Amino acid sequence: MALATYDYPRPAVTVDLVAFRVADGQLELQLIRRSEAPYRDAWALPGAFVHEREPLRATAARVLSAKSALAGIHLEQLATFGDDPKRDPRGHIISVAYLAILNERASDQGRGEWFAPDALPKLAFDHRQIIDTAVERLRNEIRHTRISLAFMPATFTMTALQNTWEAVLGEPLDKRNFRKSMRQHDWLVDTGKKSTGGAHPPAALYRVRA
Amino acid sequence: MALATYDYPRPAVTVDLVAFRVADGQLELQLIRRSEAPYRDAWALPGAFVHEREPLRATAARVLSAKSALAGIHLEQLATFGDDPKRDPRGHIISVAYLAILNERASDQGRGEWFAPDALPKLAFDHRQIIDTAVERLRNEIRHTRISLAFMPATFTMTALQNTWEAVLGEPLDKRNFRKSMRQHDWLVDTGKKSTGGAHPPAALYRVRA
DNA sequence: CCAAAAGTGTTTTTCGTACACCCATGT
DNA sequence: ACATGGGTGTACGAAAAACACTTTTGG
Repeated sequence: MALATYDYPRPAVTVDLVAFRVADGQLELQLIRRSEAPYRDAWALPGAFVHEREPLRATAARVLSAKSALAGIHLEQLATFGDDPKRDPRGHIISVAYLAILNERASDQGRGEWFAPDALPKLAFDHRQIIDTAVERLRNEIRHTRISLAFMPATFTMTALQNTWEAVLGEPLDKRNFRKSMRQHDWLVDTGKKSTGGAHPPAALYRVRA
Repeated sequence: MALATYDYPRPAVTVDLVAFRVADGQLELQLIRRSEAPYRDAWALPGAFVHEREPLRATAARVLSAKSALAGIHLEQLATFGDDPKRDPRGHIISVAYLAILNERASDQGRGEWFAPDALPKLAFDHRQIIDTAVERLRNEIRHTRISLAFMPATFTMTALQNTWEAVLGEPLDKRNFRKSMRQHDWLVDTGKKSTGGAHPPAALYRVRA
């Protein structure tokens, strides 16, 4: 920052987005099929160049699907990838990766297709590495933050939330320990309503504590 | 990434560096006094524009002081700041912040001056926010990684290491618990030598386990 | 002899984990 | 009747935290 002038040949900046959802008890992330070179027809993370004067987070929101705005969608910066100037054959492009979490509702409107992280197709650029970083971050955060709540709809049962955790972590959890831990964290409020319709007793419906 | 072309008006990218050391039992970070507008004569983090085709990490290394290379200096990416397009009055500039840790030896050769994070002067740009993020990250990582070892010289006493932790965390630690925890982590090797010269028994000298 | 740091274990508390049964509902 | 998930408590082990005294050196 100190000495350079403002006009000079510079790298370009993109935002690439790793958007997760849990559907049918499976953790999935969104990919699009590229319609242009380079890597035409390959699968890639959705992304966009950062426009001049556009806040980074706004670029991420734009990628996230012009429509759904950000209403209640979890969006956090992941990391910036720019150590290999040849990571994009078009030239030196630095990618700021974001991690998003959509609930099943919000995930309908996207245009991409959804893949399980352990069954990915061949990917363009270094997107595999970005995804690995994102999955690692997600698995780490779910244990220490309330990030898991971003997957859930307005109200949900305790079992639905546990299924979400299990989908993210890829391993089963103990029901009693899980519920105890939720009670301790005090993240949830019992709405007093019951889910009904299953071949089993009605289940308490919770919402996220504001 | 998908649709834009490669040539277009784009934000510039800088690397800003938060370099820490522990000196005289105090955690300190490096600032330079700006010699040019904007914020001329204000204190700021050392930084540099990212050159075209230059890996991000190489920019950080360049900022870290052309000389001392990276030999054994801890350098990690912190976060990217680019949500406010007016954060730099020269135009839209995105800053990729790095966190560095120098031992007292390496910290001598820098050109900046050193300040305790809780006694900072007025700072240029949004550098206060970057520093807050860096300190939080450092305090978090010291408990979970071996990052503290990066502050230490080739050999050091257990007490010196504990003093480093206390300087970073800003709180006293229990001597016996600290030593037990170091034993368990198995990060250190007893060199068999003893530090001598103090008004107290000689202390074992340790080095970092490769 | 006094000040200063070196070195060393045990107890308590907290947290995570393992584990099994009865109940309400829908078919 | 039976299959399905809803809901509940205790016991064990590991890890973290609290806590005090004796020893060696330099001045």
